[in-house]
Amino acid sequence: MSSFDDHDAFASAVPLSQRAMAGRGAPYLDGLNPAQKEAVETLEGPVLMLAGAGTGKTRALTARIAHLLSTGTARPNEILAVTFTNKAAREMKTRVGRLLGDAGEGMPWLGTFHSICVKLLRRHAELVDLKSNFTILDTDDQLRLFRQLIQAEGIDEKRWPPRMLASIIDGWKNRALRPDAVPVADAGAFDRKGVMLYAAYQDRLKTLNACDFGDLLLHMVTIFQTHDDVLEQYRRYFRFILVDEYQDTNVAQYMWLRLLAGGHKNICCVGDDDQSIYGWRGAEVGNILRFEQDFPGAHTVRLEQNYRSTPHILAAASGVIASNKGRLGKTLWTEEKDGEKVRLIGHWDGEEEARWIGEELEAMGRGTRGLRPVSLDECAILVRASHQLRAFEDRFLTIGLPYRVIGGPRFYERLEIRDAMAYFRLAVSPDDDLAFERIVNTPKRGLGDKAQQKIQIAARSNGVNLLEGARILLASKGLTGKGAAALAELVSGIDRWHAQVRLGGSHIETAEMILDESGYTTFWQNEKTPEAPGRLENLKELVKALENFDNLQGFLEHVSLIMDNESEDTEAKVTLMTLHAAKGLEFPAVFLPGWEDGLFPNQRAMDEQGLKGLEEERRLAYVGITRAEELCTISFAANRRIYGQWQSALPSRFIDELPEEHVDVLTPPGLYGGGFGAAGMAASASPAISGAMGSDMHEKASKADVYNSPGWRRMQSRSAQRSVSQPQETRNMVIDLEAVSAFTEGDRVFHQKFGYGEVTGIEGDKLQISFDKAGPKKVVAKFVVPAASAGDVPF
DNA sequence: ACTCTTCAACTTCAG
DNA sequence: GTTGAAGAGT
Repeated sequence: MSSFDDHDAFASAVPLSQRAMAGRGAPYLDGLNPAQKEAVETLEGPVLMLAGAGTGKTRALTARIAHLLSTGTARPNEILAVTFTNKAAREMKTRVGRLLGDAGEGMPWLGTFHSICVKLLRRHAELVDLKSNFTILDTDDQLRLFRQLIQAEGIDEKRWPPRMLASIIDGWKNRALRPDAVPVADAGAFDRKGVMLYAAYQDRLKTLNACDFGDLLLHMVTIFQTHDDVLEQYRRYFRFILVDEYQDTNVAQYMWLRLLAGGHKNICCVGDDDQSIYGWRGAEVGNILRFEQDFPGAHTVRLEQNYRSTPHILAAASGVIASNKGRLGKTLWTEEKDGEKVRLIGHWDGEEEARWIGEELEAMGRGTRGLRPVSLDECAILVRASHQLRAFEDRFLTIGLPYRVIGGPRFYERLEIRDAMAYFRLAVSPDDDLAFERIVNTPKRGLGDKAQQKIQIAARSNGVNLLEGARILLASKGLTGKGAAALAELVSGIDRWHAQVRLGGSHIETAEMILDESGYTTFWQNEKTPEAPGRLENLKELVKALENFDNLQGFLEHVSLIMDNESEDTEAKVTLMTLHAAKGLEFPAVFLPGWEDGLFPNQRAMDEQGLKGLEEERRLAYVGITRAEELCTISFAANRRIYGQWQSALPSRFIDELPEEHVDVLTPPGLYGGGFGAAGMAASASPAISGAMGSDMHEKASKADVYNSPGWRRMQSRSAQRSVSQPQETRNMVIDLEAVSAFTEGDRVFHQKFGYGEVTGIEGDKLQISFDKAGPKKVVAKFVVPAASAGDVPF
């Protein structure tokens, strides 16, 4: 502890004089509001910066770094600044750089939790029985390992899929639980062998000299907990700690931070409890909620002035999030006065919703939506689940509206990238058995299961890696003919590439050589599948991404940097993405479709997590609304096709939580505003019904009209009856039985897709119906309505 | 060893 | 309805 006190003395003695000098006229302080300034200037002790959406969080954070540096309080290498994504790290680097010339480049400890842990772990690997050149497994390798372990245990792979094991173990690692520390209650998972498999997995990783992403954190926590000297060294070294998106930290990250900040307590955490949307990934909102208890004397600063959205949008978002319990509490405000209300609109089905949004986008481009003309670049459609994007892609493809999808499979997770990476890995470290397994028969070399087994046996019986095993196998003539020749060529290739890597020289040329000589490029060139050209394109991008690195090793470590491969074309496009992917972004015009109970809030989240899940969904809604700067449009559909099945749905309960005075209820053009279901019926082209509705067509219905409509009241009373944690099955059964019992044989019914028909039989929750046009069909009862009342029983 | 067919799954996703 | 993975067939 004594060395520690020295450090404290040092920390407070040096900066004081210099801080006085820098106090005035520092350019990075210009234009900061009082709260931001406070967050920037409170350098010592624990600080919690509660930064609401659009309140200039990154600005304050970078200014704080600039302040630490330019007052001489800290040197660049004494600041530990952690983020969750490489993107965030990069942005912070460039913004600090912009404030201070190129000083940002000199901050070696600004990075993601994982990249910083890799750096630390390479230095201290031996303390957890690894060598410093350990490899980091990707998800694919991980699953392969789990599969092997499960098979070795003789567990049924069908009932206990490797993926499930992976997520269980991942969960344990997120909670910083080592195999010996898994609570008894959890330990029985996976056919009672969960913990045992966990331990076996860790053993296997050790022999492979590898670790997974969770281990990076967990190993460092272990080291800090068991080696005081190492911990002390870093406590002295990292004199100031900054954490971005603190609400997203999991237990392991939390422990890591607490250990490091334990001495000087100079830790500044930035976050927003209302934007915690990664609970399913192990994030603990509790970490940020507990900050003041964890760090007594903590200084909490609230950034509440919003620079992004109009007052109506902010009010709508606040209205929704207010229903959550246990918030730290913030009230966003803005100096902005004008602006459109949040728009709300219901549609008959998902296709109509997509069609309408497409038309809106075109109209907004022409400036006919009350706003200035808005470019497609300024518009985004944010959905809860990625499969919802398809409806929009389909629609936009047919009308030729340019769009871009963010997310989807990550660049580095793609097949061809992972294959190429496996080659690179082998060239860097030929003892990487997982990489060897991956590419030994990719492209096809005639080395099938049998040949691979022989290699495995040769390797294991000689206690060497697979490459050496292959060499032994070849020398002993255990393999003959074509396979032997192919394997010999692969082995000599790996040797050659490895030599090339060790020589240094251009790693880009080496990479090209590897892809070329291995036959991998040729393999895709010969492939005539439609995606082959794209894959070749990706490989080219991969090589191009190498330019940013000094060598292959460095590249392999930071492979994820190439994830955001923005295409460079300049055509304006709407952005399509999930709500999760949208966090941290902003757009002048935002569409939030699919606000239906079950979809959003997501049923599974509620079933599995109960109130906790619902609150996270609500935060997601909050994140969605606060992405909008000028115009936010929420919509829902009464019917939606999910997994090929038509399902009717109720508007999301979050819609009820939107404050009425900040919402404009729109009705689809040409439809009667007396209820969404009724409107939909008209749209689905029953001439008799639409005739009966008359010509009373508003562009906008008053909100009261819609909120008082039968359909709406029905939705309200239904959602009021429901308890949050009630499982879906129960609910569906009740509804289905209700639905079935509403019919008897001989009833005339109407189905939105098949039209009119007659009930000829009842089986469980399904009806046998003879349709006038479509013929006999079996249909789930809730999708049909009595023909006579088709107009007023929408749900 | 490769291809075809059947069968189940299916929220969100960074490192 | 669609996709991906595993098993059987050639």
